[in-house]
Amino acid sequence: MPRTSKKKPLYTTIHGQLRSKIFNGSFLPGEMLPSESQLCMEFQASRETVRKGLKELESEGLIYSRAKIGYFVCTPRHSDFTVNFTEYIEGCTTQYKNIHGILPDERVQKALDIQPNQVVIEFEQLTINPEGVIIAYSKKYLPYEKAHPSVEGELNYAVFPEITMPKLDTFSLYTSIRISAVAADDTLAEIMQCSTGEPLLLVERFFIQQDEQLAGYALFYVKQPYGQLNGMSGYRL
Amino acid sequence: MPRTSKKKPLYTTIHGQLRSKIFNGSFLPGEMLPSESQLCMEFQASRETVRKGLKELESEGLIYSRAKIGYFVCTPRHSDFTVNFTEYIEGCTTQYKNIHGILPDERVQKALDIQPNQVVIEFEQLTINPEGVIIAYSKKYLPYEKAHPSVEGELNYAVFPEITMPKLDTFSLYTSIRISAVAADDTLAEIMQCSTGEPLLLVERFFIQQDEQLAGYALFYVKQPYGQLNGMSGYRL
DNA sequence: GAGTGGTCTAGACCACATG
DNA sequence: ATGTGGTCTAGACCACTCT
Repeated sequence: MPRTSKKKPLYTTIHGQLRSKIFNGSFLPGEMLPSESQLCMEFQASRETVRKGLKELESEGLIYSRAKIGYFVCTPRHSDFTVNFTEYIEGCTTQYKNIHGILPDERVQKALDIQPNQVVIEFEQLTINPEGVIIAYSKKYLPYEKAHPSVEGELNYAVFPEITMPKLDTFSLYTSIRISAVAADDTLAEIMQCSTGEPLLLVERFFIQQDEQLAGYALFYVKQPYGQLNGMSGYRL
Repeated sequence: MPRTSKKKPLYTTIHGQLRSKIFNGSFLPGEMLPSESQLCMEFQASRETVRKGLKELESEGLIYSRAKIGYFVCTPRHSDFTVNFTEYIEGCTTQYKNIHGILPDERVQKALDIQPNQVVIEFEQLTINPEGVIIAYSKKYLPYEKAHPSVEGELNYAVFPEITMPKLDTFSLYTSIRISAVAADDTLAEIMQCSTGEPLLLVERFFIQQDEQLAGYALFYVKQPYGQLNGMSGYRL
């Protein structure tokens, strides 16, 4: 009998009980689950209902199915993490420093896969905490020739979430990220008002259109311990 | 007509066509999709088949449903990234440096939520590239009292994937991660044979049991540009 | 009251695995 | 030949929302 006996769907109890058996080790990774028809009898349910419960486990990544053979428990991966990154940092404000067209340096050429003579627009931005201390510095580059208005809405939203409405959003691009550590060089130290050699977390993002064209490149330097990245892997009960 | 006309299931074409309409902007984020019954007519399919196609979109994160109202297109998040992290670095070897019981310093006390007098086991490890250069240094801490063999298999696998068989794996824990940049202090510089102040990427991991008990803590310092972290966000066609 | 999504059933046919 | 999962149908009842 369910707890408050509201009206728990059958397939969720099937899903839940199998899930428990996976978590408590009754079914070990790699093992096969009982067949659909066995589960039908066990739970006194129709086949589609049983399949619905199994489908849940499958989309959770707990099991997979091999057609005409059976269902198997997955081996959990502890190496894939979900990490959240935004330029917004709790309690801080942002300030535009500069917006202008430039010729790309080598790094930007490579990131956007463009020629040295192709103009790009550079956006510079500072993040400042309540005490007025500069915490982060960002540079963003967009190829100039891009005037596709369809892409622009999305890109602006991705690059400048603050000033764009979510409604304009589309699925026209995805983002690749690279995280590394750097020491502030003289230029960075002057801009960010820190000492040369200070360790900074560098987050680079590549904005990629669905046709694989590179639509933008962003660098985000952040002082420590601000802007640390956090994430999760595995399954939680 | 499908391409090679093998035998494409109906629900995948429903899924695919709706997916295309989302990606090409025919359905914008926040908008409502046609009702199930409308889709039944449009695709000449039964309701469960239509629902199956919609379910796929839902588990992809492209749509969500509000009961008794309709299906809506999600607003894509460009701030959640999937990042892969392993201690293994292409072409490098690992070397155990030290394994012994110690009393935890403050950082480890906080990470494992234990008392200063509770012994922990410390594992030290070096990663060395083919040229013999030290690239990374890791420290791992396990509370000593833990002798639960059930947990140990999983933990050992998570902490020492090299020396444990996947079959022993269970779902008894998940991992939290924190990424930051640090400068090598004198101690680190000596261990890693680098100069004091050199920027290092620091990856901390917390191994957490399903009952929220902390089962392990790992620090991974890696020289740049080795061990950069890469990830993705958004949807790819 | 009409329309919606959520759940569930009892069939059916298929193609393929394994013995 | 039997059992398996994969697909699909045509119903059904429910609880809710909208107008």
